[in-house]
Amino acid sequence: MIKTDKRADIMDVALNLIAERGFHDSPMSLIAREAGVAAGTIYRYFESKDALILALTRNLEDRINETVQDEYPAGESIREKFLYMNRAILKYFMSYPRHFLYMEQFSISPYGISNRKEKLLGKSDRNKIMIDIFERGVEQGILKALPISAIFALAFGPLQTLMRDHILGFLRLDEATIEQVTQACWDAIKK
Amino acid sequence: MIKTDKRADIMDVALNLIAERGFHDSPMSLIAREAGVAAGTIYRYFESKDALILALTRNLEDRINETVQDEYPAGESIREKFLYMNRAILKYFMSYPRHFLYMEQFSISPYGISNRKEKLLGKSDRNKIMIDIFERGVEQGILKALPISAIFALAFGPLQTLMRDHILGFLRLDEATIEQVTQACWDAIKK
Amino acid sequence: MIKTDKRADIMDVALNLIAERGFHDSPMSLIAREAGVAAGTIYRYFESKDALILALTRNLEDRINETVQDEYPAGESIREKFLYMNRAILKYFMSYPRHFLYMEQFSISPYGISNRKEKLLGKSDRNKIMIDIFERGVEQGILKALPISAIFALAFGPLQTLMRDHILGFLRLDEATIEQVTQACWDAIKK
Amino acid sequence: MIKTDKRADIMDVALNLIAERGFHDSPMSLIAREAGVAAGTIYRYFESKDALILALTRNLEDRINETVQDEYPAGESIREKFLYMNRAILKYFMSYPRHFLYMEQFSISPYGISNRKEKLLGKSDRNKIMIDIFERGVEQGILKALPISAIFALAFGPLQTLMRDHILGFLRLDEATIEQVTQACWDAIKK
DNA sequence: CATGAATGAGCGTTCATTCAT
DNA sequence: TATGAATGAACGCTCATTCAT
Repeated sequence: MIKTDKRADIMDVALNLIAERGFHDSPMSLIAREAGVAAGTIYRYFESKDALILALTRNLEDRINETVQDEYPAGESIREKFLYMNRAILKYFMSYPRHFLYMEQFSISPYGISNRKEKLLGKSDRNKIMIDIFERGVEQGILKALPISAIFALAFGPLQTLMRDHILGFLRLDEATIEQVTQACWDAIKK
Repeated sequence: MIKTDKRADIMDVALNLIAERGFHDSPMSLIAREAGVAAGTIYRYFESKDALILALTRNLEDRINETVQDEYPAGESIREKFLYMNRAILKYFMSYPRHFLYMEQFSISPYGISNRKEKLLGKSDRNKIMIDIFERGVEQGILKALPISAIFALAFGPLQTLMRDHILGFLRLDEATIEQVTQACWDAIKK
Repeated sequence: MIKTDKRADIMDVALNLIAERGFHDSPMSLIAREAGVAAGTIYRYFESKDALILALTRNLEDRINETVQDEYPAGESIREKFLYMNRAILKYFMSYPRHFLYMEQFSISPYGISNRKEKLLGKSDRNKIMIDIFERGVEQGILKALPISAIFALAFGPLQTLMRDHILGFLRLDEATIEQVTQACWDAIKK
Repeated sequence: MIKTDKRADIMDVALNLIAERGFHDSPMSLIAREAGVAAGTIYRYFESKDALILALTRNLEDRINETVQDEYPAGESIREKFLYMNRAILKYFMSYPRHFLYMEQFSISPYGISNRKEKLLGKSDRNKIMIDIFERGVEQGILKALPISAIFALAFGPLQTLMRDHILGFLRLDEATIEQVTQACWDAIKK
């Protein structure tokens, strides 16, 4: 695989454009112009627009996973682990709102669907951790006796709505609110 | 006189196509073909693609509102009202999964953003009810002391993830699970 | 040929629309709507849009010819005849500016070209008179020894520019100015 | 780098097509085909059809102005200046009959109207010269005491009719006729 | 005779992708 | 490697015309 600065530039520009304008209003020619390369150059690094999007998404997922895994309180209680993760995700997206907007665009696209399929079949690292927490929590009777994907929905579903409102300016997510909301998510899943 | 069933056919086809492929991968020519009419015919019923989408969305929102308002337990406690509404939304979308997928496409589109703004400013009927429940609940100390939009996120955010998983076949939403999940959402918002 | 009020209504509406918006911005559907008939109805009276335009033009030419022939000073000098005709044309178009605008649209269209060809081959009444005046004038040595079509251009060419400026509001054509301009046209062609 | 000759090819083809068929019967696809390029290629050189038309018109006006200004007899009498200009315009269009037909199409289009407004407000170079001759002529009592736009109509109105007849083959504009006609235009405006 | 819903070719324009340089 | 001019299929939309009622 080719690796240069240009590749990173292209991905960065594409991420920002897609986050703000969506996939279909982010033509390759615009991505190229903003990245300071010729249109044809993108095709040296990515086979197609689809391939660029896929690479972008994988990249983003990796970054988010890294953030979450960093300082992960391995030795703490399930509750602590959950609160940490929930907070970490929220704060990550507050730091990188474009990443959130991008992932939202992605999640409902055809790519997003098949991506999600893979996820729930339990391949990626992030999911390993989550399933681990949630499965363990259910087993130990700490969490409600629900399918993992339902627990997942209760735990992280609200974050998506919250982030959207925050980014659109409908809601101010300060430290206190984050704490309350995170705790509320815990209330939803704990037995 | 305009025959309403051709108009309905077009809307129905458009809804299904957009739900499955998104706005940009549902060209007017395809909608026309699937609806069994010529491309130009759509424009007798809808001024533009935007107008079609708007009509479609309004229509769907009305149907969902009707469903929710139907048998609404006006005299019951806030908890009962909430559980009823949560269940009603879930069941509606389980009956009409395409409507869910459509609304998801819509929610992140530019139309969806401004629509959401209106919602939070409290114009539509459905929202009046919701804000009414939530505001009252917070005032009475039954719900957590959080901004309405945060309560909203905790209450309905999980449904979106749940529905997606259900539709994709990752999760079977039977009566018992619905009940548990709905209760869990209540746990998230109740004081 | 079918003859009713509707036919006249359609022609009237078409004339006004075309004068103001041009041929291509005057769709049959609009003509129909403004004339208070259904789109298909126009085709009872005119085989096609082209046929409508042709009929409209012939009709207009007839009206102009009638106006000019009316009160034509048959017994007067060539100069008087010419001044009369020049004034009559100018005044007709000042009364019916839409007719002028229509004819201008028409004159440069493909229809207009072939129409003009017929004209100069000397079939229509108006032309008979004009050619008569001009040919006689040249023969008698009253007018310059130029080809008839050149005399024609000198005599009536200015009127077109004048009318355009008048209608667009660039020039006020009052009685005195009309008199001066008409006289100037005579200066151009007289020996 | 943009190759100027493709741009020139497109303009040339567009000019010829529009001159012969009018704006609305000269689709971009046809212009492209005749210019030997793909439809999309035109849009590398012109932002839109309107932009192409604008460029074409400006280009033509510049060429005509250059022709007229070239060898302009600055030191001569008003009469000489006028005769020179009149002849120059006539000869230019005889050399480039398509340019005449194009300008005629243009003059009655919406673009043409606003263009004419600008002209009469005296912005363009050509008009500066003309207004200069005509205003000076009227002031000095050499020309008839008429509004400038009326003088303009008398001076150049005949040329339009003349050119049309010449191009359509109804009139042979040889040197002698040009001289006579030009002199006749002077007779129309001189006191 | 009149209607107006329906047609579908054609319009101006966009954009992912290719390829000669 | 990098370029960017060129491509052409596809898009949203218009409108002259037809035809079942």
